[in-house]
Amino acid sequence: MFTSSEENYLKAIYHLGITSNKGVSTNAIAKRLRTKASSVTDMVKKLADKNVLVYRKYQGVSLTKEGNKTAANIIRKHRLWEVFLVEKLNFNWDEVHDVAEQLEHIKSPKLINELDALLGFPKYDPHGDPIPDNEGNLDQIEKSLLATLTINEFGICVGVHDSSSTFLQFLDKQKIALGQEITVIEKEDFDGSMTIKINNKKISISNKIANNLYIQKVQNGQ
Amino acid sequence: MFTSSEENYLKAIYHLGITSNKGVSTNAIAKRLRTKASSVTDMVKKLADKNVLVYRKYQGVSLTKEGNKTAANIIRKHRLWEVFLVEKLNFNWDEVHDVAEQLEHIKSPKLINELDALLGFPKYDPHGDPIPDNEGNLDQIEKSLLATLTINEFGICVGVHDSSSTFLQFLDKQKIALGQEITVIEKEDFDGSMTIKINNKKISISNKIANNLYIQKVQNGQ
DNA sequence: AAATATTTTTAGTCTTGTCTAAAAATAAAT
DNA sequence: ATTTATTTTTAGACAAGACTAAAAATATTT
Ligand SMILES: [Mn+2]
Ligand SMILES: [Mn+2]
Ligand SMILES: [Mn+2]
Ligand SMILES: [Mn+2]
Repeated sequence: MFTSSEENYLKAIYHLGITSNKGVSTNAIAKRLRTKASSVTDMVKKLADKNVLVYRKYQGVSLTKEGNKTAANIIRKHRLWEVFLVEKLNFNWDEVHDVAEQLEHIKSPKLINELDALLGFPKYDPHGDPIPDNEGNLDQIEKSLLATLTINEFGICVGVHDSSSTFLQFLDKQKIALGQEITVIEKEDFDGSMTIKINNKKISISNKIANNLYIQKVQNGQ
Repeated sequence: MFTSSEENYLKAIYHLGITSNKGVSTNAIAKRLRTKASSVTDMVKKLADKNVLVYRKYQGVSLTKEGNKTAANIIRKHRLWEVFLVEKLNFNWDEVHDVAEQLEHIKSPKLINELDALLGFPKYDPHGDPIPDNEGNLDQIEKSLLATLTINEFGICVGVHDSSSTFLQFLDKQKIALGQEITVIEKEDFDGSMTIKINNKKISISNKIANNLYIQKVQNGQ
């Protein structure tokens, strides 16, 4: 079907296409895949021939319906494997990404369906990212960056924006994990840092941290 | 470290080297990997440069200590994944090989060690083949081809020589599985077929079948 | 031992995916 | 509206891994 390299391009374009409604630029793809723009142009032509994306010279690319589904399926595999590594193989959430990058390219529909079942059909991966279903649909929950909350607002920590291992290890050190309740106590105008209550303790976090934590606001406020 | 292609060559040479004490021939490798002799020559030179095998023109190749260990490690991964697929993901023993061929190339020491633990440190794969330990050692049990047993000899079915899906599916149909006791009732000189007792039933099997089933003879005969 | 057959190697080509350097198109600045 | 800067594409090259066809070495027959 598709080579690992082709799959990586599709995945990159999928992720970059979520934000922008315009075509995804050659340079953006090159940057994300740590490759050169010229390589991207070559590959993009090949993928256009395979009808998974449309490409207009100098105008960037966008995935077709089929390309979108293919990309979502790779992401589905990536995230399911991440759940497996954490839930079954005692990996920490900062250790899973690189291995999942390899496992996502394994070809076997039965494998991934059975894995899904073994894990109890999880809806989110260890970083709080939604797992697409077999059709490529994923349910988007209402979540906000912690930095956007105002004083006294609170909610559940449901995801990370940056999932680099340095950030995740930092969160481990601060005992911040998904599922925990976070309340905004104070916000500093000067540097955007805030004091939050978590685990019944007050801690201070920088603006950069607050901009990388997703919170699901609690509706029926107490 | 090694590419998937290099790993497949090492594995092939390992398997072919077990029987012969001489160098493994270019043609034998080509046949096993369904490639051409000229391709083998190229690759074999590259692997010799990497010190995993010794190559003398026209004399075939043999693995070095390091090559042997590398090959055994790939086989360890292959067989552990096969156990995983059968034990955890409801695969039948005739469905696992092709997926394991892909999974064996995933690079992550932690992954394979944790998988080993999850499975309870199995010693044999679903086809009765031994799983090498981390050092590449594997315990060889005493086993004989069913065809070599004489009348009234009996033992436990512990492995298959041919693990093609057609053969495995045939065994399923005949309700022959690993772990079952088999007793030789009768042998026909004419075609080498035999009548055996299994599951308290007598069935007749051809010489070809008997030459592909491994039996561990029971010592303390009853 | 010479002739024939088989195996193995060499030489040259191809595809995939990458790269650099230069040319062309588009965007931003004056 | 030009000029300048940035982005994108083209052209040409390279490494990995495979292939075909031909040459060379080894094995087998006669
Ligand atoms: Mn990931
Ligand atoms: Mn993730
Ligand atoms: Mn196998
Ligand atoms: Mn096996």
